[in-house]
Amino acid sequence: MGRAPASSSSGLKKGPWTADEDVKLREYIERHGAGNWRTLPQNAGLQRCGKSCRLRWTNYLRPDIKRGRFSFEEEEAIIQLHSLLGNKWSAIAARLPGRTDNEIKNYWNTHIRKRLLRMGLDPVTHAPRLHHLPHSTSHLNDNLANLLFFLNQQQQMVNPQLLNIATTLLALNQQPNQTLFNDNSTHVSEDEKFDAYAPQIHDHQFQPYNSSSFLQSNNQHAGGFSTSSSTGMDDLSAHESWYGFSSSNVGGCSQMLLPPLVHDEKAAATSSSFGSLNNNQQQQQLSTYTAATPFTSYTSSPLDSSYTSNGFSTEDDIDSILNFEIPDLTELLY
DNA sequence: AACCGTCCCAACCGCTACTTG
DNA sequence: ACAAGTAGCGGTTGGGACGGT
Repeated sequence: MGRAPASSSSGLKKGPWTADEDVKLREYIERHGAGNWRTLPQNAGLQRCGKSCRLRWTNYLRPDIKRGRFSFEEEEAIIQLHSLLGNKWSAIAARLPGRTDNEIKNYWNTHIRKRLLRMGLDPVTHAPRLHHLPHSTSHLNDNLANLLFFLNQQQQMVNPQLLNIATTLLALNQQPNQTLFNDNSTHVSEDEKFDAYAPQIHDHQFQPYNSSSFLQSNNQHAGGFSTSSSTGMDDLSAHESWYGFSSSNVGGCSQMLLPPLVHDEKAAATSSSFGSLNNNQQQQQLSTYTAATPFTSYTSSPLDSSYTSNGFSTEDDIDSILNFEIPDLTELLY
């Protein structure tokens, strides 16, 4: 694993770190503290550049790093945070004690991204990937696909949750040997737990479309969303019906936010170019892009008083909406 | 046993943001 | 205000591990 031993033209070593190098770096930092990475390698007797030392320390040697598999709760948190922050791996890592941005980024790319794709969700937008769903062969899938097509055409008029549920059902139904309620629980992988968990949450969360309750609650807490023409609010106004559903708790799982559909190119472009925006722009985008995956849940609504007409005012606002609890999976899986 | 393809992740690269003078 | 140095971040790479044939 890792890279082949190499050395740069400046004589500095590159590639995987040896145990001896780790000891030198760790002992030096324990004695003198981290920082001044430019001079650290020379002082510590390492033939490495400061950048390499910093990365080794922050990604591997730091004593507070939690190693090992990501728990279900951690994965859930990562998906939630990614839906809010995009590929802001350092920001996500800051909210997951013991995990590094590099670790989370790798885990996202190798595990979670694939899982979302399997579920028929776009890993960038967290939206249903209607264009990418495979053609079905069963009558059930045909019917679901037809329903999806119809709902998609009428999405301004129908409950977006229904559209999301249908999409996920179709995606799950496309998977061979997909068992939603697996009796043979002896060897359930984390991936399988996720796949099994998704439809359960959908069942809990499905509820009649009620845009008025949404608007009322937000008017109470944050004065509601304005209809000003400021950047970002046009998107929100356009999606007013899209966001408008009840925020009441159902079965211990509170409301979910549904992302824009992939074929909404404006929204898709918005999310894909998220990283190129400045902080203010990003915070404005967050107000129109609070998309969680369908199987996530909050105990505090992301649309509560933390939200203003201009989106998040501070990172604390993001923290406040991330104070969610994860239902006990054992009741669902065992 | 040998080969091949895929997965995984540590480490690197290049860019941007921040700090300092 | 500006330039140079430094730190941090996100995307990408590459090679060992592993499973299938």
